[in-house]
Amino acid sequence: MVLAKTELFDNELQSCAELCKALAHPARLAILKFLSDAKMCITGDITEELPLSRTTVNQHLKELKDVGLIVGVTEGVKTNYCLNPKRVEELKNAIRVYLDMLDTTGCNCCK
Amino acid sequence: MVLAKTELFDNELQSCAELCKALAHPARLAILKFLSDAKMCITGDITEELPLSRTTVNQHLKELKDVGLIVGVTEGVKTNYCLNPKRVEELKNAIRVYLDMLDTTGCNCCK
DNA sequence: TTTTTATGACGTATATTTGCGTCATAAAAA
DNA sequence: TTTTTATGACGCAAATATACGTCATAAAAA
Repeated sequence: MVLAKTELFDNELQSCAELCKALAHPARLAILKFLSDAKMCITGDITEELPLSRTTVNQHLKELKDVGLIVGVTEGVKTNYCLNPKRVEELKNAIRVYLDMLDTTGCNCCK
Repeated sequence: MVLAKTELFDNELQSCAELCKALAHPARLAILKFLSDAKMCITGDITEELPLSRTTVNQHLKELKDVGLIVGVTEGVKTNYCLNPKRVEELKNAIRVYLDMLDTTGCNCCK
């Protein structure tokens, strides 16, 4: 890729794609699910849950933090992570809006 | 990455992540949307619609074909593409099921 | 039959993602 | 105060993704 052409697309498509990308790895899906259940926990709890090294999990956490889906609050040595409810709602909404646009009645050849 | 660790996760998370990955680029979102509107069209129609070279669009089409979201039927020189309604429904469902699992009431610190 | 058209296949370059080890640091515990 | 613990930052290697040009091919058109 000589230039990232991503920004040549419609803003809505761009942000929807960005959110989908955050969901495009099972580790990140597992992290979000885990945080949804746990409400709040420290990095170590998540690390133990996943079949990946602490370093790698940390990187996935960083990606989720970067798109705003989770929040990390440092408290002493530990960092408490939790979902960012507002942003998760935005995620749900953006994806739903997009998926709802897709018509599945099918074309003539697919009926 | 020495080894792809993707397969170490729950099957549902894996397939959901795979589908999200297909949606993780605005070009692919645009293609799916375009096909949903057009019902059926040839490669060239899609190429004209996107700010990318024919080669690149073709590659995105291939990716969408690989996950089964679209179908391409060759007819003479041309190839007709359309959505695969069943697979798109699967996509919608898998993602909805996952998103519905995410609780957005928030933890104590986020209320 | 020759030429044009529409595509897919292939190769290439760069960028990004994935995964991990190691080091630094700051708070807690001993 | 020293040591342990929990993390984040940094750097590295391999795998993928992104983007495109060029070539080959087969059907249509001239």
